[in-house]
Amino acid sequence: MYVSPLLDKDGSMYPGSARAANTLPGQGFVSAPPYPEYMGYHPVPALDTHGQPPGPWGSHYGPQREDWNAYGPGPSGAGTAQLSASSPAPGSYSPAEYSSLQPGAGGAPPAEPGSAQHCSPSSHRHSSYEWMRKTVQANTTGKTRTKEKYRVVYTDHQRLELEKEFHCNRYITIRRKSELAANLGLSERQVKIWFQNRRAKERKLLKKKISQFDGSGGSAQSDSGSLSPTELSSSLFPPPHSISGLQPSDIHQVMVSE
DNA sequence: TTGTGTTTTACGACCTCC
DNA sequence: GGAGGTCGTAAAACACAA
Repeated sequence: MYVSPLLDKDGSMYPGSARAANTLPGQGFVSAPPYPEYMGYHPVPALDTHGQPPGPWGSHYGPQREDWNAYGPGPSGAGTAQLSASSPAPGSYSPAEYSSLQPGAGGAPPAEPGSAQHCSPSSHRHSSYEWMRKTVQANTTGKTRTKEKYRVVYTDHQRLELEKEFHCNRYITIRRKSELAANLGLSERQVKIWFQNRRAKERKLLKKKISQFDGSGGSAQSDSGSLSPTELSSSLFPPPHSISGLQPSDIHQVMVSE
């Protein structure tokens, strides 16, 4: 029997059906409530550019991930009426944009804090909409387990917005989390966990790349020295509280004080 | 159709910080 | 003690080859 205690804490957990989010009020969601302090919150020391764009973090990920294609505007018939409905238009990722984050891509991506335009330029290119198709199919039921609400499959819109947010900032602030949760019809806990999982995914990919790199060249660890993939990963993505004395509570206080 | 591998949600354990 | 972090893992959802 799985009854999440969240049901007590977070009323929005398993909000009826996540599918309902297809018509979320969050359509008007603009991923650009610029919080100066919010975007200044960069977990990676090297990326703590003090107000500068968070772009560089992408440089650690090598070539843009294939799946970023999926965040493009999608083909006219992406089959997702929901997408067109939600039309997170200004928030589409594209390899072009993503590649701008890559080393050698020259100009740092001006992922202006909180700016939807910057975080998700409307350049587009589309080749793979795998996950869209996936979710579209999955969206028909809403819950994945008939008896117990083991897990839901997030809608395209939900994932898109979460990805956008993640793209802007790998660590979400309390306030932003609340907003996202409200806009996407998710609980704050879900948003938090999504970010945790997303970071884990990123680390996993990074490790994979590193191991591949090590396997193929070996001399690839010029900067990382003798760091193991795990160590390197940790150094690249330290938890927020390890960053130059900046504590989550600091962020919280800033948020609250506003 | 089925078996298998991967991805996606969600949680628990444990840690750090205040 | 509470909040949020990582890590490891469970299990559903999905893709794909045989």
